[in-house]
Amino acid sequence: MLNIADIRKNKKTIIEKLLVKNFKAESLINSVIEKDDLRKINQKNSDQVLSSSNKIAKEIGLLFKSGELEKANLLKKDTSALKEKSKELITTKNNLEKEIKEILVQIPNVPHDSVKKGNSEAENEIIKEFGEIPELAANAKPHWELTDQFDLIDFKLGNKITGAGFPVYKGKGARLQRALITYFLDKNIEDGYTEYLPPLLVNEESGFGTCALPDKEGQMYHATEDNLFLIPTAEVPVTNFFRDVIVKDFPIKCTAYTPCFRREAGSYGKEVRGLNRLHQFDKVEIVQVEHPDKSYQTLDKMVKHVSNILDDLELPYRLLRLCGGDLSFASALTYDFEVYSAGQKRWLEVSSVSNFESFQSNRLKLRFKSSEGKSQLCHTLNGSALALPRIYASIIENNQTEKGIIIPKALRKYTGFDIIE
RNA sequence: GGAGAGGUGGCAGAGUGGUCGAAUGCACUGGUCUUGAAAACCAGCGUACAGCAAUGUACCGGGGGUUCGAAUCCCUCCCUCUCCGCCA
Repeated sequence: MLNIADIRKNKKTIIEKLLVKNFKAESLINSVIEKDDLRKINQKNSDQVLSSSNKIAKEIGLLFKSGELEKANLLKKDTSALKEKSKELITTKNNLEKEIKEILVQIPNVPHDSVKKGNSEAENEIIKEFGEIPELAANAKPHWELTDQFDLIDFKLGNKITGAGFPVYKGKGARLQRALITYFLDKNIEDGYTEYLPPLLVNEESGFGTCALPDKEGQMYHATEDNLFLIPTAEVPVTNFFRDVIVKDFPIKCTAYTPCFRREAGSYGKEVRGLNRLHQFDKVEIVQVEHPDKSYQTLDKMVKHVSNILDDLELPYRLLRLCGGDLSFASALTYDFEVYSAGQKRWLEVSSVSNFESFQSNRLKLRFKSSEGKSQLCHTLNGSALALPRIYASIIENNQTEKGIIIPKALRKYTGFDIIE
């Protein structure tokens, strides 16, 4: 959520920059400022009215104490008009605040200067490609055939017990998944992140704090009986650790493995085949809380960190800077990592590393004390390090040989085997 | 699920209708003292909004009500803890 004070101060730039996200903010911003003007006037009035009623109440108190009942009763009569007036002003205040918030939650975060305009993922900017795209035999298979052939994942069994998009991992297939989770966590810990194992259900407030609500309401599974939401990413519980917190030391670095649950309403076709898009998948997330002056430096470090992991896994990948149109609601700048999956001959997104600047912090009331003793909003960042299914897919697709699937060296310590036959 | 207790400032913890935005202690910040530190002593120390400021207003889990006046009384919702039941 943008800060109303910032909107007032930088109205023009904000409107311009939001156009990069293809978001026409002008009328919303005008109306929010208009309402904020009204709010200020209203507050001035209500402060005055409340101030006089407070004064009278105090006087009455004193008169009662000194036993001057008649005078007190006389004063009481004066209050009814004030009371009505203040009720009215407070109602107006509440309404205005509500309306202002309703508008503010509709306005996405302002993109960073480096973000280019663009309409869709097709216009994302490829920054660099890494590694060699493997030359596979002509009969190379996509992962959904390999998982079947080597008995690694039973999609049909998942269909039976839950539904499409809920795979059952099996034998070495399950072991590989577990190995990846541990491996990612170890890499993150090595880089200074503290490991957490958070709840998989969050309350409404947490959903709001990271902007999953109301923006992505339909994408989350909702346990209505208890009004809890299944997390779409560990970002939601972990970032909400810091809701209403005044931070003392930067940076704060957290990592967490969690299953992630997404309804993915409206997805279909080839895009969702096999592991490409699931309703439940595993992900290891990294989250940082940073000083505003350092957040972009930190974003670069996080990108570098994810790069290192992919290098280690010997996967060919590319780094993209998302264009305005593909940037998420809350993000100011996002880098995506895509891994080349040779069996499908396509790039698959495996990580998204973002700086939200103070957009989440403003909702979370996540602050620190500046050197002048003023509270200021922190910056929050997060990234996947990494999302499992597509990494899994590309590992088995890219490493398929006539003998079987070769496990990348970095993982063998974790799998306990070096080939799947 | 049943019964009970409770939610107050960074923490602990007082406060049951009127100078209470809130005692006190701890923590923290500055100062005095000291070669330095500790101790002791003195002072400061919540957040938000409006205002150039003085200052005003709001906030004692959330919402609503009673009252001239609510942290304090009433209603309602949420949460936490204890005991019992069930249970990995």
